[in-house]
Amino acid sequence: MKLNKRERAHPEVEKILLFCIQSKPNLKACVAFRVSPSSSSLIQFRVLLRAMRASWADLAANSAAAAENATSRPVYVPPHLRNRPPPAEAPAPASASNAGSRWGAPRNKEFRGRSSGGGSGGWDRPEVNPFGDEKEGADAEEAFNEQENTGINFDAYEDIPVETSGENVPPAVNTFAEIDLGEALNQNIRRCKYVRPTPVQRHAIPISLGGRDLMACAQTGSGKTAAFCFPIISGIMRGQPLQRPSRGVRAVYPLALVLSPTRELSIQIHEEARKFSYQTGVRVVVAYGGAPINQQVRDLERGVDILVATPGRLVDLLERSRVSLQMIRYLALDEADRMLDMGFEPQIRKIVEQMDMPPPGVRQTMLFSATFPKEIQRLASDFLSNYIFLAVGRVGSSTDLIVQRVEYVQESDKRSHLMDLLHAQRANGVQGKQALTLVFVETKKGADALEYWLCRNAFPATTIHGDRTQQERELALKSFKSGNTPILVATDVAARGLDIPHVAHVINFDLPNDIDDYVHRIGRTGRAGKKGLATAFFNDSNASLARSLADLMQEANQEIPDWLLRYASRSSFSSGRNRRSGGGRFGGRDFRREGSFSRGGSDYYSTGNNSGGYGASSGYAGGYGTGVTSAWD
DNA sequence: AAAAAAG
Repeated sequence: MKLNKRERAHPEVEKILLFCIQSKPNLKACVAFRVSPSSSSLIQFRVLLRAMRASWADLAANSAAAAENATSRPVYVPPHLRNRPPPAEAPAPASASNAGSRWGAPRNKEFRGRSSGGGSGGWDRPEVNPFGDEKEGADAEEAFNEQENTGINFDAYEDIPVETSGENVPPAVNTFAEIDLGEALNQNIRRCKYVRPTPVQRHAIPISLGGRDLMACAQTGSGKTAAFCFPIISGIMRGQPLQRPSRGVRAVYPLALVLSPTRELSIQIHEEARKFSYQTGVRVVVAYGGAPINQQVRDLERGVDILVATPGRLVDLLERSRVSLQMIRYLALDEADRMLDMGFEPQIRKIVEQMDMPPPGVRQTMLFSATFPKEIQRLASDFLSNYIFLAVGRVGSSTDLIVQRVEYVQESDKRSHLMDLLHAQRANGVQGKQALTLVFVETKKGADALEYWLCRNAFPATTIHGDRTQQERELALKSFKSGNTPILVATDVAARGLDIPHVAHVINFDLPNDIDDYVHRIGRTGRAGKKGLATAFFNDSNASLARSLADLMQEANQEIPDWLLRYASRSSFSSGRNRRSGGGRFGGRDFRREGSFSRGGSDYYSTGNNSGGYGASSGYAGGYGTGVTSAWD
């Protein structure tokens, strides 16, 4: 079937595709055309109806159901007590000895398919199983997705050094069984096929369960999302019943807020968190820009415990008084260094400091990232109270799994060079599918142009960047993940956090200006303990990155071309902001441990974040030379 | 100088 229409996103095309979905249940894909943004020619592409069918059916069901019951919940009921018959007397307190477990995890029977008639809580419909246990007809695509997808390669995470600082750091655990997360959550952990906690989870979860604030640096792809989700979900389940404020009738009162820098990352965190909270009664809602706000408001009104959001949309919701942060007990910033850099900091300050969120010390705050420059650590300490700093990683650890290559390529040769790489990559295909290749470029225009050029040269490519509609962005990501379009051209919107299985190759077609961005970009491959390849095109315009790139590669035991070392030594005098200072033997360093000589000591300690305790560390800062880089500071 | 995040 061919759709000779102009644009995929055009409403008329939407209608036609929707018609196909509804009238041809067995139709899996169709071909459509759209006009290239950079020329007037038509680009042919396949539309995966199967994927769209699922999401649209969901959408339709949601809006229909939301319309029919828009009831609001008057009283807070702790999640583990929801969906039970109305109790004759007050439920037993958590400490009561009821059959060994104080969790009272609901049994499946009374849980599934129960439409809340008289319950005080109220789920409007059965919870969708996010694990998709009941499969309806596996096809080739699912086989591709499931292949090798047996969870995380935990062996890759043994013996990774860890640095913690702060007062009274709780000891790490070695198994999930040691942690009292509750039966429902444990079951979800099993469903996720997580056998053992990753290092960051081993350390971060006890710290968070202990009620402590946390600043955590851990390699890309090492399980940070679960590290902050588990304690939040567990803590909410454990929580005492609270009366939520009733003034401001329209507002909802989430108990936890998770912020992330891009919409797709928020979507991903939401999907993860929904898996972890399945059948725990903890409700997770996501809110982000570029999508209709009304649907998100309806989702919120159906009840929210954990709100995952991007900053802009959240500010919008706060200003409309649809959301109040008054009841926030947990605040998590993913990619925290990004969230606190120049572009985002004012918005984050507004959300965290100038709305009605409880202050540090009252709420619990967790910051996670793979990179944490010291300037950002200083900013971040405003949001924290007596926090523990955690760095997980060993020299070259995450990057051990990633083979890094740098090639000298003139600007004008980049395309033909890329084509060589892609041809080589074709041979590495799995089951007739080309291995996934993620190509980073510097600009949105450049992304469109490269996508067009690749398509014209018979490479199935798509692109994701901020000038595309949200629908196009999500479709591009979906098409890439499914292997249908095995080449994705991306700006930095895709640099952080996105977990895309089977990315075999990250190509830095244009290198970023900041080495931290490079770390995050290449971290899209080599995830969950699997190997990956990263290739960078370097030329004169990247000279300012040479030093930090060479240092990073050296730390990761990578082969460094001589010409790059020459660039590095040439640029060594330019004290660019790219140079990492004071790296350590491994991992990031707590900025509080940097010798107080450099900035008049009391600066740090006056915030009340810590009361001494670092006296013994004064010799530490001097022990490590300048210019030693680390992927995790 | 660019990207991202509200519409």
